[in-house]
Amino acid sequence: MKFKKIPIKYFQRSALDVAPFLLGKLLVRRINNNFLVTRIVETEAYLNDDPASHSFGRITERNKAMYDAGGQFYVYFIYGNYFCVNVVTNVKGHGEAVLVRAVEPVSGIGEMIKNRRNIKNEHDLTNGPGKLCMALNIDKTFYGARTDGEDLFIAYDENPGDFEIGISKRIGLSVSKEIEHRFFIKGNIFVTKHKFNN
DNA sequence: CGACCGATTGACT
DNA sequence: GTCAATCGGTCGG
Repeated sequence: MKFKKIPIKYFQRSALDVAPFLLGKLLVRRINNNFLVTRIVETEAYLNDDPASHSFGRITERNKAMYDAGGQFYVYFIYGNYFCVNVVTNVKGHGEAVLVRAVEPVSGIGEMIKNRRNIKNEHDLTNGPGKLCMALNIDKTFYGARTDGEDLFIAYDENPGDFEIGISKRIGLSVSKEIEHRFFIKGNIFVTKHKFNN
């Protein structure tokens, strides 16, 4: 399989630009030379002056990847069960990232299903940040890995097609609830089901 | 070292 | 719609 990986420089700008840019791009996982291909349909931007961001405050062992140069993955563990994957943005020292909240399976769906449990319907497979990491078997081994790497990378979709981008408040926060830094593909069934879907 | 809490999910009313 | 599981990260003593 041939992929056109996105050069790292495209991630070395504001998370607010990268978040909508990532919509419609491919998030690809290679396992044993088998490619699990997905299309990104929902993202959220986190800046370092945002109390909801893991980079808020100071540099710690967990958030240090966010302060490193853009174009690498920031993976974190949450609620004792789940991993979530982000793309670090901007140049070194900013503390920004874009959370990948939902993807649409393109190929390798059978393998993704094997990695998940209790799937209720088709879109349940990857319509959430924890779910997509399970389906693609993404864990902390990708912490700090480049976005143009071999086993997990981001690529252009050769035939992206037309879609409209929606913007809304972010999901699951107890602070900074009013900031509209969530971006999604309108009408896509893999976008997380919530109050803010248009 | 102990205590608190979370960028979620799945089970349940 | 509500709610608890579950444990690593973080911070205070």
